[in-house]
Amino acid sequence: MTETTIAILSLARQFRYLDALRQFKISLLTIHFSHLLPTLPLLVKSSSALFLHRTTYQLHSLSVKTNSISHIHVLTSLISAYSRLRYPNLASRLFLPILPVVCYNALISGFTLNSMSDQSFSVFRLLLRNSLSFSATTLLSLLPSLLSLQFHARPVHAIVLKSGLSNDPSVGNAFLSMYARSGEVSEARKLFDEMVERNNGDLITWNAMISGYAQNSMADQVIRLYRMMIKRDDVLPDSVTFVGVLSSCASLGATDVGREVDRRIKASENRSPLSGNTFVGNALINMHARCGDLKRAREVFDSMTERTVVTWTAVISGYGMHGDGEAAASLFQAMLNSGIRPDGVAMLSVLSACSHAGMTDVGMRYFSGMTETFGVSPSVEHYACMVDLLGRAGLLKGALELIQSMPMKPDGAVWGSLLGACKIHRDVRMGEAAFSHVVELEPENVGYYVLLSNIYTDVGEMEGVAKIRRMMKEKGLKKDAGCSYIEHKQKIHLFLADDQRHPLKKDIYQTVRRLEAMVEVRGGGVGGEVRGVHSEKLAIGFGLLSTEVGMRIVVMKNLRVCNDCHEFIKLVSEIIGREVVVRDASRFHHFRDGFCSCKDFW
DNA sequence: GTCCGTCTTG
Repeated sequence: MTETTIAILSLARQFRYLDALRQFKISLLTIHFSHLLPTLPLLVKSSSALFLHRTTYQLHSLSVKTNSISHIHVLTSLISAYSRLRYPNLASRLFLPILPVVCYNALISGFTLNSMSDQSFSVFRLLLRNSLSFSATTLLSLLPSLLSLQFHARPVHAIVLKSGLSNDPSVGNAFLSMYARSGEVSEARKLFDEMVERNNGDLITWNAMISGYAQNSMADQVIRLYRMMIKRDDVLPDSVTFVGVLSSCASLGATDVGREVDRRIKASENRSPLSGNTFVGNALINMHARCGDLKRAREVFDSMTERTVVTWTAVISGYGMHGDGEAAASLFQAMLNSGIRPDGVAMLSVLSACSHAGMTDVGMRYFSGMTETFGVSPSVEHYACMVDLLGRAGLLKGALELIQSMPMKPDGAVWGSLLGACKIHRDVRMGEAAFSHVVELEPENVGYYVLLSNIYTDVGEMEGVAKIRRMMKEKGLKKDAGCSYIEHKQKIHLFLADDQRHPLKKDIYQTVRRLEAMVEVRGGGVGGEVRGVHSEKLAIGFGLLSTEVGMRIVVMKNLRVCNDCHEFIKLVSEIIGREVVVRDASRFHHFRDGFCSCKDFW
């Protein structure tokens, strides 16, 4: 091998693909091609990694002309290259069944990469039929396809166990995530425990399990596993871990854990540049915003050096859910100015911000310009959001007309938005119409029954309430239990309505009663004995007992706050002179000095 | 030569 050959190979191995290609081109002028032949596979890899179509073709035809294509390594690299360039059919034309397993692997991976799961599986069957034995690489390339073909992980896993390949951690990890992705979380956990036990697991094993839980909405398990992880000294969390943990903190509203992660990320600055990681930054923004700390979310946003559309979306929806539509809209504008095009999710975040802030005209303008100005065609979700926006503003007829004009079939969320608007504006007849659609599309969704029932209650049509109750009974549906919780010293204190289980129960009820008495003096309603004590009141009572004077109290709630409690908390915020923040199912309410940031509009 | 196992936004 010449010095030049070695130089080219080493450049490519250091991922300096462009340098490798340039070096090759220059060398061709002085050195005979035959000396450079050993560099062909890595050159092909370099050109395809850089998505240089023409260069890849040229290398291909050079291989043909010089008869190098008969070299298996060259052929393998070309199969892989065409797959990467999204020409799986060209790749498969180069393939022959007599080739060695690596070529099968390249093709299997090529089809997987191009979402051609059937073809990927066929090549694997061909491999078995030709009595070739597969490798770990084969499995890693094949499993994603099997998953999308809805194969069960277990039988495949059983076969692989016999092959001995499952001792390879990456194969174990692949199966672990296959179990998790197909919803078999406990199987995934079993495999995880075995791997950790056999000392066969690594950082990726932990990450796969953490994100497996996250994908299955098991946020509490994510936090538990993370706590286990940081106690160990054989594994250190990285950016992927933090992203998974942070998204769970966000959905739970686990502020303390989230802040601990934030500190850890900041502290890690010297070891590895975690704070410069865009994924981590995005996750942090989302976590802080959804835990109620918009200020810190903004600080993270401001500190970021690279901002993707996801970054902007996270901060825009942050302001949106806290009711600051102006800020959301101006950030959206800033995003456009910075040259980033919105995608469907970004549009949704700004539309929803407008909706929550009552910025009807602005929202309508964004919506009508979606296709032309922003290049995003409205999906059913955007329509649902617009129905919400029009409906909240009291334009119920306009909302209905929008639904009737939709180019696609309205789904449950669309009719549900209309139903929600009918609740705000107490429109029984249109509410019934919306309900009749939604009950057909999502007969199991309890929330909609409750909404209509509440409309009946609000206007005093008690026979309607009874009718809904009968319907629910017939279908065996039960109201979701409302619960509220508050985090204190890394522990979640959760309350149901009339909850009697908390150790501080006596003090909590006493506090709530005292607040109710003070509210009544000011002419406020307290819901009272008939309805019992809603969970948010208990959480606020606990918050008052457990936090320092003057600190704000942050409560998370699974359902929407009811009217009575909303009025109650407004007055409480005035009485105690503290800010009370409630995150309910749809947004944040900041109660201060007798007012709520939602302007009674939620 | 083949490789992919983990990652954020509504």
